[in-house]
Amino acid sequence: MSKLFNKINEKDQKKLLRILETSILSYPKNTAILSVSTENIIGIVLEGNAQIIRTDYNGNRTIIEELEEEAVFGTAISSLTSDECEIIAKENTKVLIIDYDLIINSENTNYSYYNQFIKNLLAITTETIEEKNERIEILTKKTIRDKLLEYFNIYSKKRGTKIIYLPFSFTDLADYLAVDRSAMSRELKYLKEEGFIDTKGRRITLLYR
Amino acid sequence: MSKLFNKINEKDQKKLLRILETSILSYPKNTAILSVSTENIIGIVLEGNAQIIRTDYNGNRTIIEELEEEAVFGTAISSLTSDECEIIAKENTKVLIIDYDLIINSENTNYSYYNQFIKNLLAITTETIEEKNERIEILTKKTIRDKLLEYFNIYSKKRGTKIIYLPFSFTDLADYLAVDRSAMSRELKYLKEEGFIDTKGRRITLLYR
DNA sequence: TATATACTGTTGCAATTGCAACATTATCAA
DNA sequence: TTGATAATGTTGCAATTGCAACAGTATATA
Repeated sequence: MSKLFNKINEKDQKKLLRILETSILSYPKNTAILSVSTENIIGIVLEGNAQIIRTDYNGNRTIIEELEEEAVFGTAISSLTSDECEIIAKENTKVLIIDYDLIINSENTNYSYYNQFIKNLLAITTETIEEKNERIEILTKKTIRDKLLEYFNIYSKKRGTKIIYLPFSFTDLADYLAVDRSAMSRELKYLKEEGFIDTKGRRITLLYR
Repeated sequence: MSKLFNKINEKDQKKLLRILETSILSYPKNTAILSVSTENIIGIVLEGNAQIIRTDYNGNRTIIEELEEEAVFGTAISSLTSDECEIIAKENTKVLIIDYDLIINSENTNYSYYNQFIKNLLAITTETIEEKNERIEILTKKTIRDKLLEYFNIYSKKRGTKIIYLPFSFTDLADYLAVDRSAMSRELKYLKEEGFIDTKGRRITLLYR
């Protein structure tokens, strides 16, 4: 199942789910998952996928995070405290919900599977920080071109390939990079004209180095 | 001491430090702390303070993080994997170093203080994510003005005051916001002229709302 | 299949920004 | 104290970007 239950056998997983009073909830496509801001929870995407989206007073939309299957999110992990944030299911999505306070304040410290669970959670938060840092690395670039190239490089380095399949639309990519979509589109055109990249639909091929 | 040792008594702290093979290192002002990129460690600032700084191939400098006293940093927490990163002591700084792999792979799961330690680490990473999200919230604003105002608002909300004492220089603030220093300076001037803020040295007073 | 809706590509133009260069002030270290 | 170094403030100008508006294409849904 999820990384969250790494090194915990099925029996213990079930005990854990009981101790932590978990629940499984389903959401149809394009609906909001939870009124998250009010509750202090951790969620795991069991099926489907979702996006954490922030819309500020100017109407600027930003994708905070992509939640694929097995992704872990939550008030504690994803900073959903601001009421401008919502999680939208992009497909029919099934989610496992755990009360965060119960996790932290639990006195079950003598169960080894409970301690393993906390360790797993730590591994996930550590990874999340890594991702946030990547995002920051991209956002601190000053030009659209540099942001795009940084995005490409990170993707390419991670998967060891020069062919990038965008996990979302170009519209979403612009939101992720926090730039104007049409300006980004223009920059992609220049990159193509100058022979740095090649695109077909959402597949981008890096032609440099 | 640090949050890292929350709810762990002194005796157990000492045991923990022994188990984790910690060491305490001192660094003079303006020197680099560790060749961090190679080692997988967690560090705690015991005295002094430092900055995590990234300089990319363009020579653009970015402050990744401010490390005040008690701050926790590390390859796992701060994404110091990239070799463009360095930690610079801004004063004479004393640092406690722990081997991260020892923390994670330790089999001391039956010591309650060890489990508490992991929980504390989890609390810290969770907080770090919160901070990263704030930074991202700022960086996704499109104009320098909006970035400044977002920075002010977050600071102001956190401390419940309309008077901001910059924790670093304006030069550093520009790096933090990932904008040109002189352009930021110009924008601050406009904000003053329009009566939104007042500044004296590194003290900024918010005059709106 | 038809039709609405979302996504993509393009471009002119105005606004914002980065860059460079310089003067001034503050801070640090010998 | 003094000289060096870093931080700050200012401005013109060119480059980059956001915005708006529109057309064409793809995708979803009744």
